[in-house]
Amino acid sequence: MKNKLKRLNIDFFQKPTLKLAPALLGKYIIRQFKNQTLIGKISETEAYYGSHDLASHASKGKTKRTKLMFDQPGLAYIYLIYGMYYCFNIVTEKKDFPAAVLIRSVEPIEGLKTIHKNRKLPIVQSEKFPTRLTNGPGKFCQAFMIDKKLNGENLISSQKIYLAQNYQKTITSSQIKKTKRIGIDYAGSYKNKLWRYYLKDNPFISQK
DNA sequence: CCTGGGATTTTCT
DNA sequence: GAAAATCCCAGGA
Repeated sequence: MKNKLKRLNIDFFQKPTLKLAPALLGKYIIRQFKNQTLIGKISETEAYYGSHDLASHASKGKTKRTKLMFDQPGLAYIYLIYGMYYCFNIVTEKKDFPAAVLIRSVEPIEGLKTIHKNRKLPIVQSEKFPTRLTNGPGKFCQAFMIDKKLNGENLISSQKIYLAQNYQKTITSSQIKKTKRIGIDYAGSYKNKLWRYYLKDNPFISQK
């Protein structure tokens, strides 16, 4: 698997956020941890775009937490949510324009055993509902050992976490569904933006 | 099938 | 002090 994958470079991440979020679908996230390699295929993303986007952390301005959203494209922005889970984002747009893409779900491709172990689900559950392993932003981070320590990591040069693609498997726009974002009811008119994208034929989705 | 509540801690008001 | 880009489980229909 891994030898068919080619690492994504800065050119890929410099796309406009609303183009990059769907373009990330079908791409691979590779997590290197000691001698272990975990690979996931991205199946669901959400865009957070600009200071005016009331769903975005950046709508509150530049703070200690959100300053990475104002940084250069291709960095990892990771934060703790509800005191318990992490969310992994890819910073987009040029410096000083706050935007990012949240990775909401992946399909596990390699390292299944470790992914199972990290998620700590009862065996009955993971056998009956295998998609529950990685079908949500918090679940994905738990499964792939992503936490605050990787905040600010440069995905273009990092050895710990990076993105790649398989040129033999491309995604067309007909395979992508656009919907409203999840969990942002407070965002006024921005809650209706169709800035969530997922692969129609992929079962690893947080919800339809 | 669906609904509601609890867990837990950082961040910003 | 309240809210949060979530997840899991229990309970009822």
